[in-house]
Amino acid sequence: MPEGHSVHRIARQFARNFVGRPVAASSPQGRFAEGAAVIDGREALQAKAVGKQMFLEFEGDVWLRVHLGLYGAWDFAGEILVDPTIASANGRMGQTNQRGTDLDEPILDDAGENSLSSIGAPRRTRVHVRMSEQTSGLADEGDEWPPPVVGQVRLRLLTDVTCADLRGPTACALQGPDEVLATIDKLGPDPLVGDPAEGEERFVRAVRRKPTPIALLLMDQSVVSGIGNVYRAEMLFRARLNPHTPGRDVPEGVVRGLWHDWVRLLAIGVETGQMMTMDGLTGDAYRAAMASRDDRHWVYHRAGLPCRVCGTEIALEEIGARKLYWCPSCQR
DNA sequence: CATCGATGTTGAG
DNA sequence: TCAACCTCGATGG
Repeated sequence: MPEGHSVHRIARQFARNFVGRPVAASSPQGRFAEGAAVIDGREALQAKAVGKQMFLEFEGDVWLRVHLGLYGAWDFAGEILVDPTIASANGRMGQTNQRGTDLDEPILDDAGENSLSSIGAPRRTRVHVRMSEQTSGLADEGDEWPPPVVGQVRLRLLTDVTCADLRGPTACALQGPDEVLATIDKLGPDPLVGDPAEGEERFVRAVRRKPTPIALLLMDQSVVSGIGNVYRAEMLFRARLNPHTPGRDVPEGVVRGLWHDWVRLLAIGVETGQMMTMDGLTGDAYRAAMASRDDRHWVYHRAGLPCRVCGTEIALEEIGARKLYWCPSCQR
């Protein structure tokens, strides 16, 4: 499942391409037929992300709440207006599926238009989903409209020109405004929602109150929103913090440091579509690490490999039914 | 081609 | 604490 950064990116896609337009909704798979019927024909008013949840508001106080869970995804197709704050979508969309599950979206080269600084006015781009091997040599199915349904699609949202297919979500439900507020109320602070300074105070209070290991607190969506297993491991390493340290024993300055690191990592993730956690590396070492999708992190998914800093074997353990990667030497 | 594991959460027991 | 959810890329034979 995408961590918080991806959900914000998806929300921006909806804001850019669906908000302000009437939306046709259906449930090709059938499991959300009732909800789709309610949405069908209403204008989308607003899209917002809070942590890993996305909320899409329609006319008449109808809200769609979606949580992608472990393997849910949104597939966008058709004509897509790229949100100017979403860098890696720029100029590359015709070559890639826009999928909500991607660990990382394609890395941009440094040439001209694709660079971060060149992002300006939104541009129109043609996007075809699933344009890889399957369609080559056959009639060009990519131009069909609406696109043929592939596999299990829980919910399809259509404007005149844009299609979004939802598959495999953990949660897909309609809510009233009060329920939306209640849902958001239960979530810990998201640096991109509300006042970050207030979020910091809420985070510090929640962490310093508890005897729970900090590794569990960072993944607790009621403590802080949007952090998943990758960012968790990377943030703990970046702070050189022992994952087992009880929250109440983490020095206040270190807790504040974790919050500020999340603010920074989330901003970078939303801008680039990648979980960039090794911004401390430079030059060849950085390029080498980025070259491999599987080895882009300080500790995540590096069990048994030498720590990039001290050479100690990266440890792997299960905590809260998730895998935790860390350096027993750097993170005392 | 079959099996496994994954960026996650929920609810049963 | 663990299975279920229900998708798909990676891995193994």
